[in-house]
Amino acid sequence: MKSPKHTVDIRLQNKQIVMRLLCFHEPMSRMEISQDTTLSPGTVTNVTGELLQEGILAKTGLVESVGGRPRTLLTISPNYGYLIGVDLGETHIQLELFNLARQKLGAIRYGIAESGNTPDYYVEQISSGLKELASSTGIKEEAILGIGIGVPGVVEHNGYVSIAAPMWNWQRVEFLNMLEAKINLPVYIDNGAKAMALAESWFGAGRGVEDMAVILLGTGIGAGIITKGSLYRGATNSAGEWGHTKIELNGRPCRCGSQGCVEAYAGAPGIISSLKTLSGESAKQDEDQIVTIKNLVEAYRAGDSSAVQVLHATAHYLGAGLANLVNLFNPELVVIGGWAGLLIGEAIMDELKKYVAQYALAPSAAHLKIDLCQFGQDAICMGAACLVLEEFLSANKKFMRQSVEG
Amino acid sequence: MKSPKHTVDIRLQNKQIVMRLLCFHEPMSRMEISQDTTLSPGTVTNVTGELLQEGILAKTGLVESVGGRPRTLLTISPNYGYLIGVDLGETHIQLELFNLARQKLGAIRYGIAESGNTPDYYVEQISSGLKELASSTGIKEEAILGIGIGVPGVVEHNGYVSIAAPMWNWQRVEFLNMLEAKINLPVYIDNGAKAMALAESWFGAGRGVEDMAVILLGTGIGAGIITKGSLYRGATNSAGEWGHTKIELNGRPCRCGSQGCVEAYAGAPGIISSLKTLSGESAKQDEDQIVTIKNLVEAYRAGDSSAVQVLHATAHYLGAGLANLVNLFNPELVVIGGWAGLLIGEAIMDELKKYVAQYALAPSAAHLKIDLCQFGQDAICMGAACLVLEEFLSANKKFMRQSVEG
DNA sequence: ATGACTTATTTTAAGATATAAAATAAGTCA
DNA sequence: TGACTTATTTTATATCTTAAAATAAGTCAT
Repeated sequence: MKSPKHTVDIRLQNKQIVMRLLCFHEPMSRMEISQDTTLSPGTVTNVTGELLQEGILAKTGLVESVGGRPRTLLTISPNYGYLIGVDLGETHIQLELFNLARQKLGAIRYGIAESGNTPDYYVEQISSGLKELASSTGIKEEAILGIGIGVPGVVEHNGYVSIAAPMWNWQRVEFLNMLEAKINLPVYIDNGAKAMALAESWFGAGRGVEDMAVILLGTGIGAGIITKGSLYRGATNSAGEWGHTKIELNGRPCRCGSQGCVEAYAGAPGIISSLKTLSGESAKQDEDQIVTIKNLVEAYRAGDSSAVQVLHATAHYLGAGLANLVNLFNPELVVIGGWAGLLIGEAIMDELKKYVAQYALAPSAAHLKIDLCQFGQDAICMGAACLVLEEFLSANKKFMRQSVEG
Repeated sequence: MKSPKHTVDIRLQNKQIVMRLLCFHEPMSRMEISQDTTLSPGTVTNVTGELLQEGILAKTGLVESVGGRPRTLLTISPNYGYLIGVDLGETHIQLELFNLARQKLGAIRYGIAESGNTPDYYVEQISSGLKELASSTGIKEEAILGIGIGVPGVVEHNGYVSIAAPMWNWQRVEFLNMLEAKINLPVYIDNGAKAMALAESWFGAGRGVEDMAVILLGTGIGAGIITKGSLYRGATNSAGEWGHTKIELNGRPCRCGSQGCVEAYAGAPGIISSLKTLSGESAKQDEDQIVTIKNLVEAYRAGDSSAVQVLHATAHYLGAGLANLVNLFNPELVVIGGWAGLLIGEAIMDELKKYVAQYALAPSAAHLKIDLCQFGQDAICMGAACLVLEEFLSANKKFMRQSVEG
């Protein structure tokens, strides 16, 4: 709903306001809701009354009285509906099922054969995973509010997906349409970093922060940017492509075809390449990136000078790239995530902060906080589920009275 | 007004909706307003009726009938109130007075003695300029809705201004308070590039564009970024500091103290420095930048190879920096302005577009347009006046019925 | 237990707004 | 001049919010 112009719109909007408040501050009594929303107590009674009758809210207990009628606590009914979040990775698919209290009720993970990266294959995997998840948790498909999918690429607004990862090469695939044809549920797709940013800003390291960025360090580098409390998408939903911002005009070649991108230096292959260059080894193509990075961090902790040098250099590149983002967006908080980010995050944090402070302008750098993400492995699934949740919270139809009597 | 919760809020909001529509699409009939806003004809009658009675709207004519009652055209009364926009530059102050139809009714320009850059001096100049402007145009101060000021520095939300330009060195000056103590009008201050971006997006090269960036090329380099139709400010109003994003990790020293900033290469002194380096001359400190750039563009047009080389290099640096901005913000349009931008814009446009397309990712680069700004000299004053206009359009108090009878 | 007091929630009465439909206004055109 | 067309205003009805009054459901001292 854009702007209420009608008296009925007010009721709808007030229901939304109450739902959003409860979603982030459960449980609350009617009085507390009234105070936080500036809605009068009578209105809160009316609004929550409808929501209770519809089964969207539930009473969950009383607050012990301090000399008066005790407050009744209200929450969103955890089982009013369920959310499915899918993390479509370069090497795996993970599906997770949550209730409205964001409790994980089930999960499935598939590895992916290197040859199977066609859209049809993924549609099939997601669709069958969905059924499996529903039956294993005993949840009826009708109770699922929708399915959100985070993908490692660019998603246009009409659901066209482009993924440039090696072995993939999807170009404007009509993925949303394909999924909707196969799956009888509302489907939402977005870039994985964007989804993760949503999860971290709503329920993770950035609870309550209005302007923040979530940085995803993995094989590739991405970012999700939250402005004014909601996901920043730009004109065609491809905002936040931080991994391919340039910090060296004639720098290292990047897999995107350009040179000097942040990703070329601070993506896992970039870090490994720095390491090999320093030690004179040639990079082994098939070596396990995760193991290599883990070993690097261990060596760093042990004081190994090459490891220190490489991680400092990585912090330097990241700091310069992050300073550009900070100068442009002026966020209050930057959250570091992604598997590589989780591994190296603590080790590089001090250096990273130092370089950001050095390269970013003082007014933006002064109040900036940098933290690590809170949802490790589950961040993208969680974020994908948040795409559904976001829709649920603004889904006026859900809050409309379908049949009124008396 | 954040979210209407009350029936009276609806009326206020609908007044705002109508005002904004008229501000950008004058003149319109009630029927057209009804269609564009989805408000019913009866409501439009009520809303415009109040606005007409308050003198905010006026009838300006009829549309010739095509076989029915002719439409009455409505506009915002141009003389309901006036706006003052101030361009506080590094070397001048310019004040302009506009009516609500954005017609310039008067202007004053002061040069600035190099020694006079104290806050007190500027407060004095603005305050006396204001009086002069009012008396020379014959407009009463009570009719002035407010005064907007664009400054070449960072403005925090509480009105603390920091300007790092040579000769200035303002650090968190309480400029807003100082002005408000002296001037008996609503005062709004913001960064000049931000103000200019507002003007270009509302009434200039970006009319109707929701996501865009305005790039200011002058002695310094700044940017104003419009997202979802309004100015993007970030957490502490210092977003958009594009001039100090880095494109070379160990690049040219910049006056900000860092290295490799876009400004160091493509600000006027940076361009001139490129030119001197190429020709082997040492840069003369006191040479007039404007003249030098003008000569450079003339030489370029005449096919001078050094000039071509320098402007191509400038386009290269700008293109790389702009690609970073485009990757992060995914705007629909980039507008080039500022005095240097106006001079070199046409000459470098093709090369600039080429480099942006080369460095930015395809999904963001594909739909991007790059244009020149439309308000040359007046852009910052115009934008500063838009700060007042923005406030006017969302000033509920103005639209409240002060005294209702019958 | 009882009455006084306290706090939470619901009910009620009044005021405001929007819309749809009907009425009116102000033209064109043959 | 009358039929027709389109714009705007008026009217009747349904909602909504709030403030204030009424109820509900406790605590606490006696």
